[in-house]
Amino acid sequence: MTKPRSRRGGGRPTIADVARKAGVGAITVSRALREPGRVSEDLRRQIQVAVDELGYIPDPNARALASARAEVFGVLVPSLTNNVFAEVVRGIYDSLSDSPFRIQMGNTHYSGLEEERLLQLFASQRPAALIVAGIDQTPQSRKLLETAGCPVVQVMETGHDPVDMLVGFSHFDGGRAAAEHLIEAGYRRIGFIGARMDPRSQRRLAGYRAAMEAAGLFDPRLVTTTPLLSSVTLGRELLRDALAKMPSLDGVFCNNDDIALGVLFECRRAAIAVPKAIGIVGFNDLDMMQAAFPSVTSVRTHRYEIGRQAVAMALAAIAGRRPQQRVVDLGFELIRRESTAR
Amino acid sequence: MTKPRSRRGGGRPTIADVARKAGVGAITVSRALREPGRVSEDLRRQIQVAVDELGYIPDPNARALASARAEVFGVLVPSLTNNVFAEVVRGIYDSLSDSPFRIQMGNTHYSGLEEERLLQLFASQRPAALIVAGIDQTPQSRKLLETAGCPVVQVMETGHDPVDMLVGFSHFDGGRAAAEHLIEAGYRRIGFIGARMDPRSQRRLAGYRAAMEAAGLFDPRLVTTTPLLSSVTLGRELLRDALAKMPSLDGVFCNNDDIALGVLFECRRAAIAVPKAIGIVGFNDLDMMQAAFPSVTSVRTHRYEIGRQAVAMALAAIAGRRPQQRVVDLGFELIRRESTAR
DNA sequence: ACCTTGCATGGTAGCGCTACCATTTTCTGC
DNA sequence: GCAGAAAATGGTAGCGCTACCATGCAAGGT
Repeated sequence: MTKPRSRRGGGRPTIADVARKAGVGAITVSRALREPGRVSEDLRRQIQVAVDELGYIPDPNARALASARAEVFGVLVPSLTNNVFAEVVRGIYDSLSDSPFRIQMGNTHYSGLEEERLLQLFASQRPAALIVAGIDQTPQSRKLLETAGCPVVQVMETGHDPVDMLVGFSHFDGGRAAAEHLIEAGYRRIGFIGARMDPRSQRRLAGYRAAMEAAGLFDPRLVTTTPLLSSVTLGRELLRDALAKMPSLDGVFCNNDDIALGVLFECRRAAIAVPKAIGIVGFNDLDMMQAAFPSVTSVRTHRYEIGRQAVAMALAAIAGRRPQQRVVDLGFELIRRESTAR
Repeated sequence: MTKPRSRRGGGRPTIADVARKAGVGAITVSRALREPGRVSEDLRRQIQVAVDELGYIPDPNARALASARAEVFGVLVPSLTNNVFAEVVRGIYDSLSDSPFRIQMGNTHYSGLEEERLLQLFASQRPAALIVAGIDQTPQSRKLLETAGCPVVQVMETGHDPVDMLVGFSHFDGGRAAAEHLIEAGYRRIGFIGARMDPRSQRRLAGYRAAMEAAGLFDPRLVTTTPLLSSVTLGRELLRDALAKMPSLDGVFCNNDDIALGVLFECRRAAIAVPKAIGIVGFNDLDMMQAAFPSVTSVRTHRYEIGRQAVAMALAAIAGRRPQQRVVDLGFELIRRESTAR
């Protein structure tokens, strides 16, 4: 004789309560909320009143179970603290904040294995869409993405063979542009300094190398890398290493802006004149590059925009309007500043 | 006559499939997965084999629906890109990566209203725990937290009146320690420079003011703030403003390290000697403070540790072992560096 | 007048899982 | 050896929602 609801549910209003209050069937309430066009003006208003009065919020779990589709975007990035991905994630959150979609984020720690594990976990929840960083998934991961049964957007790169959709830019071209700029500015012994050489960093290095070889300037001893996570402090150390190996170094293309800032500080500390004795180019163009003294040339990337665009494409695909172009190249921009103004 | 499952589910194995394969009841499979201790060694092994062979992954939505409790941690922070919160969030993710708990994150954009909205949304999903930044929730939000029916951990502050549990440190004390350090180092016209004056920044300012007043050095013209979001570039501008207002300024306590870095760059650009003419102290002690030239004194905070501790306390509470102390003060550490070594 | 078409609405039957209550088996204690 | 307790296992009935298939009724075609 006890009311069934009191047993478990905790007394929150359900769709049945709303239906009773509005004097309609539960299914009509469900429709009024999801496809208002299919319910008559009158009932729609009645239902809205009942929803407001009861403070009804649909249970996303019940929804997901009944419809075999969760209103969740799965987002997979290699790092949460790296400003680059944080910006992408911010773009994703901002774009989804007014939608019914929730976000489930995963941190792969730059590990392919971890990516596989998380992808499997995410896919098992039938997400509405998946957004993953990079195009270098393991074959296993790629298969998971292909069979996920939802729109998939790879981000942060460009290429010709996406799983589904792809938004980003060419790291190779970015690296090449940076190196070419240094060459044009008159630098000759131009080093590459990079930490945590993930696939994107490798491509930037390849772009740098292409430019250097084209100019007949490449020398393997100009390249200084480490698998360690990048940091400003590490930038200082790597410049010291690079100079030890190659004292005649007169320019550096840094894998990212943290490294570039470290290189700048090390130059100041060692009384090496920038841009006179050494030119510096960073990557990503964080705010601090512009504020630095001297200000630092960097390759500006559109991270926030990548996040927004990825969501826009996914939403379009969910709505059945797959974008005409599956690959969007948002490009980059070389911002010339004092650090290379010789 | 069609198999029911083929209609909707998409063919993924369910608990019933596992049960059939292992020759046991569905409920036993459920128990074997959640409370292995209550199932005999034999069956447990049989079930494990069936799970592995079928590649069975429990459906979290069905679980949440049936148990009226989602395995989700709700996490609410004011910003995703601010390194400070990113570190806390990283601590939370790392601590939960091996647990069955998922994370649902919300970005309040420093808005109380947005916080209320997200809290309502989160609470409606019956999360296993809630972690929220700060202690300055609106009365509405506080009530939501109190009635959420799950462990709640407020983070990034300390105090005597948490909703439930609290992990962080005293911003007031941090601000006071910074100011006292500058006073001891011999600086007298010590300014406060701060952007986006959220409650935590306000408390740091209050700590600074207390120290300055105790030394008879406080002057309201020493305080320069703006509601804008903080950035390195903004640090430069704020120092210019501060100097225009008070040319005799000989020290600054910066609300955070981004501002401090901007102040440092502006000093270099304006040929103001650091630490000789002006002493600089930052807040948070990001990696770059140590690498800077001159290196910058800063108040080190334990952000990652706060995230880990918050999760540890929440997990203990979920397991029914509420921690003896509901408020954990992880403190801070003043790191003395060149920027105040007069 | 009849039948067809389309729209608005509702009833029923699950989605995959777990809470609750049996039921069976095994283990005590005397 | 047996009553009683404890442990192991299973059956049933939902959790709150939506897919699917009616049903009823007005509009249009012949």
